[in-house]
Amino acid sequence: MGGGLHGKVLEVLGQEIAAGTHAPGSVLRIEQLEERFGISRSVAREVVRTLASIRLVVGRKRVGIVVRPREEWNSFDPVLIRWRLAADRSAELKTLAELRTAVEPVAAAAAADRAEDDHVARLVALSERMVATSRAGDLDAFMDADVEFHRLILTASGNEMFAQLHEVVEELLRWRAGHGLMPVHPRPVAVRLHCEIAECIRAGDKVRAEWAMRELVAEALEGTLEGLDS
Amino acid sequence: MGGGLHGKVLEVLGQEIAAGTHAPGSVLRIEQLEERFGISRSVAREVVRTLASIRLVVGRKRVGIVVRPREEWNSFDPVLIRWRLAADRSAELKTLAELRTAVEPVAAAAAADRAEDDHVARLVALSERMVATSRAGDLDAFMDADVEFHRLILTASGNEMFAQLHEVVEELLRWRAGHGLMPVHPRPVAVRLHCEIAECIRAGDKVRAEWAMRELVAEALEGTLEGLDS
DNA sequence: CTAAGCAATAAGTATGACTTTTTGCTTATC
DNA sequence: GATAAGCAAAAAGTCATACTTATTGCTTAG
Repeated sequence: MGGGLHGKVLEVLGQEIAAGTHAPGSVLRIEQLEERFGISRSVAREVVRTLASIRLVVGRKRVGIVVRPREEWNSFDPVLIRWRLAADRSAELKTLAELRTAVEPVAAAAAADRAEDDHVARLVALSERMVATSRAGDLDAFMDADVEFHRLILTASGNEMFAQLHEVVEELLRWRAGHGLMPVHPRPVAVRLHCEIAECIRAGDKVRAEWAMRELVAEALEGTLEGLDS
Repeated sequence: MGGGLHGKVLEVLGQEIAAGTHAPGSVLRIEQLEERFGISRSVAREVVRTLASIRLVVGRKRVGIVVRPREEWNSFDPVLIRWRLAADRSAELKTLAELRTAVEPVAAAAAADRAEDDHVARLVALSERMVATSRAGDLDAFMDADVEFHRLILTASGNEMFAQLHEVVEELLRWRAGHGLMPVHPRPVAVRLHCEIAECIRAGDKVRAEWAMRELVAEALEGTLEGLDS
């Protein structure tokens, strides 16, 4: 990531803390970091500042850099999400899948209210594309359309916080596919729901858009939790 | 906040960017910041690192510190939420209220599944306290119980991301109360719903817990949106 | 008119000195 | 002996300066 020295060191330290290598309450010291990574004071301090911004640590005078308890970490930070996926993929995916379940139906309802014509057109086109690629058995193209479909709904919701979760949804979708649990043809019911959602958003039908999306994510959550057992 | 120099400068710069004083695409320069705030290079750089971690800016060699487009900002960062509340309270409250609407029902369902005995007991006690304080017309005590009630459900959901949103919910609840739109006695239907939610979670009834919470937050969202007009 | 090379620029890194706050210990007082 | 005042060490925080690296726009050669 952040090409320079800062990025490299941050990546290592961040993953270690996320993985629990440094237990909450334990302390790091700037000088210690300088020696360990062979870096200057400035880089060490900037890394610590970044970790502090993610609320993984807090610096205290005369004490050191203290690792904060997990429940205080900023779990929504994309960087931390990545580190946690690396540390304990199952647990993090479960958390993210549940979050998605909560957000996407409401986002769909909001999109039905507020989506612009441009968004609606692309949404309908994507749902048609999903039908076609599904029939053809082109799983890669189907996945790309699926990802774009959900990204678009989150964006069209007009809620910046919803929109930002598109990376989370993409991670979930691609993980499920990459995990090979997907049949050669996507489930017909899922394809139909996508079409219904697009149509409801086009028609401005909040209630049914939300309901259809709830069906969809409920099924997806179930599938994800099953996949996590194996 | 971060008592030192770093904290002060960060607060000012962050609020400026959040408020749009520095348009996306515009560039700041480290040296410029040193002069403006009378700070050393290290402090200026550490402030920039923190802003970069919130994804408000990105540093480019031979260019400067570039303000990123709004949609790339990390809107879930508590610090940024605070800055946005200061910059455009209405817009941010609307966004947060919608997020709450999405999350709390699913959190309630999860809590019905996973809440520990300790949590359940406190939840029931709090719902009873809300009945009592409501009858007595003790709005302050009612609000405290209300805040704690929702915090507890988010925590009991067992989902770290849900749990972290308790600050958001608290902000929404207190804003609505502080805005004086609350009648002398809280709405009886709201009080009843709190009791029902507590009872459903105790009984492990996911479906009804989620439904009751959905009723509750729907009403709250409506009230909040009305309040935002005035 | 394109491509190669060059120089200026600003972030990034390194180093060392100095300041401030906290904390644990020591000592004086009741 | 318990409590409070004062002292000293430790580590983060701040400052100033010098040096490195990558990028970009311009200039020049083919």
